[in-house]
Amino acid sequence: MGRAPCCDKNGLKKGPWTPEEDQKLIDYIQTHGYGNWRTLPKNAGLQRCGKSCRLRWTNYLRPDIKRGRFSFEEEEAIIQLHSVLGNKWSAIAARLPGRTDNEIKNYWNTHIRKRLLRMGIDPVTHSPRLDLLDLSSILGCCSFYNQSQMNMSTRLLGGGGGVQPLVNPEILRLATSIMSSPQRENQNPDFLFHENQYQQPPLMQNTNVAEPVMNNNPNVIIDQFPFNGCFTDWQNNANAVLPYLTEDNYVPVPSNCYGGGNGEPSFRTPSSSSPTPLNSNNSTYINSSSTEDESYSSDILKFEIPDFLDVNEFM
DNA sequence: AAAGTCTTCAACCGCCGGCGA
DNA sequence: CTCGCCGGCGGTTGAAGACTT
Repeated sequence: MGRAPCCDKNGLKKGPWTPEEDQKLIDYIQTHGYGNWRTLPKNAGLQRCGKSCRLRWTNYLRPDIKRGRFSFEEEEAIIQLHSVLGNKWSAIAARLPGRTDNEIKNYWNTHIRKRLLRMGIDPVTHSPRLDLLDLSSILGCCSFYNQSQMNMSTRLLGGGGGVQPLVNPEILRLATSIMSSPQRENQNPDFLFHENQYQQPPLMQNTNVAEPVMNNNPNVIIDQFPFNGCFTDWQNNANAVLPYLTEDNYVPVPSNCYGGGNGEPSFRTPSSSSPTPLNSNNSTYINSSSTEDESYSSDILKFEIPDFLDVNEFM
């Protein structure tokens, strides 16, 4: 038996809502609540189907909706949650207070997805599209890692001995969160947040030495991408603290991801180090899109590659 | 200035699962 | 157990504005 339509479409209005319709819906819900969406439009004097009313309310009129641009933290959360949850927009939205699934879905499709594609990352699998771009080649990970006795992570992150970071930690964080996605099917995404609701993970205090992210996983997998293991670690570990931006935009990195030289954690902070300026003269500056909103320029796609890592052939 | 193209996002569509009769 | 209703979800559409030629 065929399903009955959600409502009798005859005589019901479709398309954009007028301010008058919005006000009717708001007034009705504020007075009566929204018990039955099917009967609500009739009771509220609206020539709309219940579905349309529910959508309008949940996606636009709800008082707790946060309008405006997505913050960097929100974008970060979306990317990480998407790597775990896939296109479960409602589940992602549940962890981003004030944002609707529709809004997140739109933002993903119009902004994040395109950025990932431009970066040579498959937005579905969150894996590098090696047919287009070999990220490990750009980073010089494998060969360089093998040739030197030095921990590549240390060098890239500038984690020890006053070595300058070679790559902005932002891009490393994005890449590693993406690279760590294959386990996502078997993971409970709730490890990311407390009490099944999005909470911004605690910011690291602006101290010289921060608590390292817990590492109880003895089976750290390190494959082609040398940071893969340490970041899958925090994803696999229910006790792990989600790496997050510090106030100075540097990411606390687990100590096992780089050697401090003496095995001690040595998180970077502005007070303890001098990160290379983004506009350093002797580096190649990449900004993937000049058409993105300039007022909100995510550092995710802004990073510098030192000259000795010649990437011009990829540009 | 006009036409064509691209981008954005609100809204719609159809399907699915839960629930009660 | 089956059926129908309802709310919710993810994919898609298309109007409007922005941008390019």
